[in-house]
Amino acid sequence: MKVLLVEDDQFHASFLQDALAEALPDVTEIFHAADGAAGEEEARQSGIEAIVMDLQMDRRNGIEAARTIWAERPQSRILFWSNYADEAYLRGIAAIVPDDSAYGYILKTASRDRLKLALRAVLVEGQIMVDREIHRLQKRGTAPRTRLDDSEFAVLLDLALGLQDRLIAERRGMSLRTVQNRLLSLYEKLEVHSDLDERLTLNKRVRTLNRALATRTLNIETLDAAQRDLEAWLAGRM
Amino acid sequence: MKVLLVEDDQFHASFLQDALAEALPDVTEIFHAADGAAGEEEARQSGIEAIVMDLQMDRRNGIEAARTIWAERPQSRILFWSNYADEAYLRGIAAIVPDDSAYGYILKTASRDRLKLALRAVLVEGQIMVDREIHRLQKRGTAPRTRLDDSEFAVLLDLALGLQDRLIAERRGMSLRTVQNRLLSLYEKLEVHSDLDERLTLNKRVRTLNRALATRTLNIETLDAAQRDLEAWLAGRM
DNA sequence: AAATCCGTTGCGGAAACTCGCAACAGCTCT
DNA sequence: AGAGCTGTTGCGAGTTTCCGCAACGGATTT
Repeated sequence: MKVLLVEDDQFHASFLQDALAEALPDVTEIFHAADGAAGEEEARQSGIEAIVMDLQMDRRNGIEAARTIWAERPQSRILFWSNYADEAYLRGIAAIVPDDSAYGYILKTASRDRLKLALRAVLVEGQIMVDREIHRLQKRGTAPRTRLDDSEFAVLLDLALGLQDRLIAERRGMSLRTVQNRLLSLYEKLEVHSDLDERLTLNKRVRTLNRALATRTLNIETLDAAQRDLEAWLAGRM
Repeated sequence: MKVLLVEDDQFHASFLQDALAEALPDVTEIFHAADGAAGEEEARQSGIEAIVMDLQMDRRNGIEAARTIWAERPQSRILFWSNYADEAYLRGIAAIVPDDSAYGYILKTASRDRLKLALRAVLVEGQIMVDREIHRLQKRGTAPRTRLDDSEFAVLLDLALGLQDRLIAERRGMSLRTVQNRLLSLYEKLEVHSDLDERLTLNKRVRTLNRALATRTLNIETLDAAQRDLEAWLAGRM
């Protein structure tokens, strides 16, 4: 069995390599890549189907790499291994995981035993395994009141990029007023006016981005990726 | 000699401990804290004057911890050890370092040898040592055209928190129009209109925050800290 | 001392944003 | 079928933001 590790932090990579050798004795070869682009290349080259993937990497992040890997070989098993329990990552993964492929999401703060368990479950057994810590995010207190639906999230991304209402409407195929309604519910759900002093009037748009970052609904890599999507859309528009 | 390590990532901490023992044989005791608050406490308790400090930590980040430590014992020697070369961190450190105390800033991607060198230089010799990689930031291409001055940076922080022009003016003691002038130069320096399609009209405020994050002029921890400052100011205002 | 430069400030208009009100369409429940 | 709910859309008013124009004051140069 061949396994690919995609991880840019040297310490984490060697720890991982260690745990992997310990947990999966039948691993014959361990490949290593230090960023998403190299990871894609390696997976393609060596025909690898079991991958441990860091999410936060410079040149190309784990989600983008996973997307192309899954596009080429949907049966690949990928265990995501990340520092943060960011909702942004979860949404990104949920959007790209093929129907019947195995994947997992585990935090770097998890114990060595938990990591080894996840390695076996996902890479060998082909199960789906999500760290409880992370799963908690998905339904924030069962209250759908604060949970963003997909169209709200899409508008949030566009807002975060700095698009104006009119352009968001065009891009997402909504009317101007509908976009504004989405914004209103974003303001509500992200508690844009109530989190600081009640009497303060803020710039709601900026505050929304600020709150989305603070609550880990968005993170900088997501913004980066969203910007690339936007550029592609812009290129196709004219 | 006693040294305190403040570092929340277990792998990094043990690597650091290793390198430290190797580089500084006359270290008698190594203390360890997993976040800024614990670090402050430990430094106070044990009367420590040589510290290696991670910047990005959950409960209380390295800069805040360093501020209180330096406030209590200005001669403390602190080597900051961070994943990222973010301008935000540099500004934070520059703002709090006492006149004649030793400090350093080195990246986690630096080689073991470089780390050991920095440990000796800062903690033992009391030198000031900044990773070249980081120093490059400080004067982005010698062109002060893109460099933000302090008052621009202050306005950027307020903008990022979502404050309106009027309130920024009040907080920073400027007229409304002056605040707007600062904003204009921020838009200019962060290339708010030219980085995407030239013809696109964007929401400049949001785009400014987006660009500041993308260029690592700001990061999420900085926003967090700025928010706490703001709350303190608000409390004192009424 | 005069000329020049640069940052600050006020004024005013165009554009964008927030949001209440109301009409409307599709749906679910009885 | 009718009542009620929910999401979409248009209109319009009040704010906020962006920014050109111009006046002013202090500092520097000639």
